[in-house]
Amino acid sequence: MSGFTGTLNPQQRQAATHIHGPLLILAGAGTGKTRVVTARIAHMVNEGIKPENILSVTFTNKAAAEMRERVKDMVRGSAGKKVVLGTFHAFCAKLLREFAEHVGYKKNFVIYSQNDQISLMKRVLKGLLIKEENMDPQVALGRISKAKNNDEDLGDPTKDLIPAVAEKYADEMRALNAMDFDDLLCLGVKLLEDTASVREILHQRHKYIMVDEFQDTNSLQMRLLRALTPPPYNVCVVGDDDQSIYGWRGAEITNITEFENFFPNPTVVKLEENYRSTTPILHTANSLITNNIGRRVKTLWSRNVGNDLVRLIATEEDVEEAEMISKEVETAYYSNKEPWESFAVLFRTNEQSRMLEQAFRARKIPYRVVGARSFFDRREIKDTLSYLTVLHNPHDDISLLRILNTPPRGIGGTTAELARDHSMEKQFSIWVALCDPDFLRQIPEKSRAAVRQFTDIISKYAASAATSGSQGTDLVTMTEALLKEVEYMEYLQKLSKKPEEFHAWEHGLSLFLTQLSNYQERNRKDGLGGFLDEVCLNDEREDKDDIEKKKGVCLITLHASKGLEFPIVYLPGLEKGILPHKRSYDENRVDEERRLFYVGITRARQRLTISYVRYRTKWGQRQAELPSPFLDELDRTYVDEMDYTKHMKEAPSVEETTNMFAGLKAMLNQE
DNA sequence: CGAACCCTTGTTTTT
DNA sequence: CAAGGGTTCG
Repeated sequence: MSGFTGTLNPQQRQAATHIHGPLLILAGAGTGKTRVVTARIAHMVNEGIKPENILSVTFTNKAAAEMRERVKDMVRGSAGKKVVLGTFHAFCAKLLREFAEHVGYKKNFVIYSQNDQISLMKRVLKGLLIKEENMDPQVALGRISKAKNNDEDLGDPTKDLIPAVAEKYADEMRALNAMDFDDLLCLGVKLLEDTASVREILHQRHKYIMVDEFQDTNSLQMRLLRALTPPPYNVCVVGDDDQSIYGWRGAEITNITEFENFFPNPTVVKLEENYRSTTPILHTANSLITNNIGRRVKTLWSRNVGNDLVRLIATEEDVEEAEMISKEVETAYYSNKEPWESFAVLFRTNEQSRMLEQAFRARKIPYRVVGARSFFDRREIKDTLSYLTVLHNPHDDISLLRILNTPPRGIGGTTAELARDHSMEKQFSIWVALCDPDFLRQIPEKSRAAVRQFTDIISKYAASAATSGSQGTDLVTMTEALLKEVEYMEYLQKLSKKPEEFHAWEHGLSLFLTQLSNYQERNRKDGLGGFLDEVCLNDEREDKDDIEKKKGVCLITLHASKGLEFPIVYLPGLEKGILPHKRSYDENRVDEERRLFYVGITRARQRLTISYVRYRTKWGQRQAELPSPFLDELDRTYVDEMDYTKHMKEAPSVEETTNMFAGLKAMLNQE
């Protein structure tokens, strides 16, 4: 046995040293999953398995990067670098770049993010819809996605609207040489299932496969995994069904709960010793999650008995709840020197953060809101990205339309419309239409000049972008020149209502260019195409590293909190309709809401406070709330229940007051 | 083309 | 209530 596995507990060691045949590692929250996974890879390499034959799939690119670092540290020499690491989507994208022709695509296909999908879907619906039928593009995309994921037939396109929309959407995507996230998986599966030669190559390449966060895989990913893994199934999956919270997004919890149906006779290892939380927290969490049926039973335990009970606090008003939290945080900071970063408030809906932010601002407590909007949703980023995308694939109509008149250059709606009609009629892309003399003849002279100018610029830079691989063009210089030439900054300046808005955009662009420059430093061979892939597949919420570095109390949704931990955690709003969410009842997702609560509880290391209110102001209306039914499920052995509103009517203890003042004094003396 | 206005909508969002 | 989308008007 390799030395480093000696520091693992017996179950962890069993998981890390089992190499051949299917292996299911049920890793409860805080049980040292990452350590086990990296130890396992290191162990395999030390046993003589070639690192390039190990494929390790994670759920985020960030997780992949972290894993790479850890593996590098554990494996001698440069072997660690050769392990193939990435997300399912990134893996498929690479695979399809290699074999695109097998599935009827060109190698320079573009990857459509959600925004692009919605734009295209709007266009499709506009083209198909009869007036009174009015369909939400997101809903349509959701239906199509579900069908793709479950391999179901939507029906006859000539009879029903949905299949017609789906067909049109698929046709358009193909014409645009674009794939959405589902397509990456779908076509990846198709490629592997239908083409024995490719499958054979892949089997030789990836002899040992690991999948992390397995509870969040969907059925396509499972199919892909199966196609990648011939008997004797050297596949190791790691996950925790109790933390499966993305069912609404297509994750199939049955992938993990019925793992043996997909890979026969797996070795199952449970990791139940928790290194994060105290006994009261874990006991409470366990008592909740037992209420779910059909789970892989796990009972987390800890050697840390802890000092605090779990608290369950009721308040009369929602403002009081926010006040209670902010006040406690303040007190703990000044009297116990607890850093702001120790605290986190986890909530079900983003809307809940408002009141908390207000309360924190009132007390001048620094906080950071995690999640919110995606970096790539930002106007300046989307625009620039569209320019680069068009340089890479001018036939991508969606990106082209976005920049066609951005900044305004005299190609208005009418001209764009004409170009689109012309392109539809002749069955080619808008780009070709714009370059087509037949089309140019149809439009007024002024527009013609504008279009010519536009196509000239794009052609010029596209030529330059084409040489961005290996030793060619510097992408940063090129992008800057392009933005200058189209007078993009001037456009933003004009567009901004306040100077600060302009500065935010400016800042966004500089971040983007930094990212571009980083990419080029790292990867000199894949050029612009490689960058676009990375960006699309790595649509990280406004730079997570940035957020982690930022100081302050963490305000975060329960979903986004998965995988994180904090010494002191607050779970406000434990009310019927919020958690479990109102809509989960109709959609049969109450179990998932329970898991969400469970995830929240198990984020806490030392102290956990759950709270609910009796009256909450919603949409300007004060309305009565009921406590969450989940609260009745919590075993009270380690729970301290109290009523904050009543409690506050009593005077604060002398001790509390003096501590507070002592802390304040100390602070003042420091400065 | 842009501004003003009205109306709808209100869960979570690794890729 | 508040934000975002769509529409309409100048």
